[in-house]
Amino acid sequence: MRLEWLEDILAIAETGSLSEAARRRNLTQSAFSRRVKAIEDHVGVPLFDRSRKPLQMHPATADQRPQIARLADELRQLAADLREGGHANRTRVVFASQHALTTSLTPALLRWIGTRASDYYVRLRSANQDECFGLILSQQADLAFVYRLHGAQHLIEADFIETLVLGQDRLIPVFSAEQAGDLNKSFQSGEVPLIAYPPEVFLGQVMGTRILPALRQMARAATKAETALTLAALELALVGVGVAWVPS
Amino acid sequence: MRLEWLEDILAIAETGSLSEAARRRNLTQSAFSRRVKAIEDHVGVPLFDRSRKPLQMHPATADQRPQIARLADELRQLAADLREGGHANRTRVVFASQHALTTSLTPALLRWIGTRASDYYVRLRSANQDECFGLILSQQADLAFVYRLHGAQHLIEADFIETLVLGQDRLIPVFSAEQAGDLNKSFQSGEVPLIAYPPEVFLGQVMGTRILPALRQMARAATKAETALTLAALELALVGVGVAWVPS
DNA sequence: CTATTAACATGCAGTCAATGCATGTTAGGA
DNA sequence: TCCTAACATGCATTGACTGCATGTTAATAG
Repeated sequence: MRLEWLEDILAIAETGSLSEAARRRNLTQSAFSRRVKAIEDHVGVPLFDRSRKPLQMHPATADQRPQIARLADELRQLAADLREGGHANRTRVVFASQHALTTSLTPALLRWIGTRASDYYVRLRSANQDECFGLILSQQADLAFVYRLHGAQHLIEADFIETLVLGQDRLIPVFSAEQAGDLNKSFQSGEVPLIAYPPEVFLGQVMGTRILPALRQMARAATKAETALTLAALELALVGVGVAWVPS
Repeated sequence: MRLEWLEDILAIAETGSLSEAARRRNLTQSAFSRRVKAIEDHVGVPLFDRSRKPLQMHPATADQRPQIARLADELRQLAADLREGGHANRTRVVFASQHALTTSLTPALLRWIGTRASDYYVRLRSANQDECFGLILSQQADLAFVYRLHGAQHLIEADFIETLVLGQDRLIPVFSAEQAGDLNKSFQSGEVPLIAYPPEVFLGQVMGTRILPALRQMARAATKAETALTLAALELALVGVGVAWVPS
C-alpha cells in the first residue's frame, strides 16, 4: 500500500470520475486507469464499479473513505515529523483540534504561538470531538481544543488530563439578509428551512438536544441541506438555502 | 510514503543492522542499502547514522517507531478491510484488545466466535490500554477488552459505552523451578531479581502501585530486564533471569 | 599503531514496471 | 439509432529497482 494510492482513491472519491481524478493527479487518463487497476490487483478485489460510465466506488470502498483519508494524513504527517525531527531539537507539541475550532480559534492561537515561541514545533491535527479525546487518551496529542456544552461534562476524566476553559461561544442562527423576506414568509407558514449537521458530529448533537427542541415549539424545521462543516453551512445560509446555526 | 518503506524502517529498528534487515526483507544488502537511501531522499533528511558501523537509527527516527509500527499495521488492515468488504456482506466488528489480553483471553474468544457466528467478520486490533480507550471513544473499535484494577474505575464514562466484567485475573510471580535454589539464595541476601514492565504500560503501573510496594517490605527489587510483553517476561523468568509477575 | 574483518557503499548491466500517445470500446443521453 | 463522453488497451519509451562484483570504512584484536 502506498500513500500515492490512497491519494488516488481519494481523488476519485472527491471528483466522482476517473478522468477528472487523473487530471487532478497530474496523470493522463490512460496511465491513471491502469494505476487504479494496479491498486485493485494489489488489494485483490475490484474497488470500483466500472459497469457505469462515470465509474462509481463500490459501497465497501466508500465505507473506508474516512479511514483512507485519516491514514493518508498520518502518512504525510509522519514524513513531516521525520523531516522536522532530523532538523533542530525544537520541542514538538501535538495539538488536537475539534474541526469546528480548527477553522476559528486555532489559527489565531497558532499564529500567537508562532510569534512568541519559535522554539516549539507545533503540529495540528484536526479531528472530530471524540477523536480528539481519543488522541489525548492514547497520548498521540498533548493538547486538545474542544467544545463543551454549558453545564455538561467531558467524556474523560484522568489524573494526567487537565482541563482549562478558554472562553465561551454561542451558536447563532444565520441567514442571507437579502432574502430575509422569503424566510419571514416561510416562517409565517410555520416552517423554518434548516441547514443541518449530521447527528454523529458534535454540533449535530447540540442541535438535536438544545436548538431543535426549542425551535420546534415555534415552527416546523425543514432540513434543506446537511453538512458537517460549519464553513459550508455558513455559505449555504448566505446563499439562502436555509438557516444555519454556527458558532459565533 | 509506502508501506514497504515503513516495513524496511521497522526491520532495521528490530534487527539493529542494515544487512540483517536486508536478509529479513529478502533483498541483497546492496539493493536494501539503496532503498534506505531512497527513503531518506524522499523524506529529505538522513534517518540513520552511518558513521557507526552497524548503522544506528537517529534518535528522532527511533522516536517515531511506535507511530510507524501503528501506521504499518493500519495500512495492512486497510487492505484487508477493502478485500473483505468486497467479498460478502458479513457484519464487520472491530475488537480492541489490550496487548496482554491479546495473547491470553482474546484468542479463545475469537475461536469461540468463529465457530458460532461465521456471518461476522471480526477484526482484532491489539493496543495498549489507553489506545484501546481511544479507539472506543473515537468509534474506531466496537468492543474493547481491557484489564481494570480491582476497585478502580476506568478512565472513560459515556452513555454510549457499556461495561461488562468478563472475569477476574491475578498477577502471579513466576520463576524457573530448576533454579529455585539460586532464587532462595538471592532472597536470603535480601534481593529479588525482577523482570520489570516499562512504567508507561498498564502492567508496569500495576507493578509500581500494587506489587513493588509490598515486595519492597520483604526484599530489595533488582531489575534484571525490562520488557512490555508478558510472554517475553515469562520466557525470561523460565530461563532464570528473574521473577516475572504475569497474569494467571 | 597496524592488520583483519565485517558492514556498508557504489559502478555496471539487465529487467520490468509505469507512462504517454494513439486508438478501440462502451454506457448514457438526445 | 446515433453521438459523445468516459474508460480501456496496444505499443514504444523511459527510468526505477535489482543483483553481482568490488570498493570503502568503522570496529576490533594483537
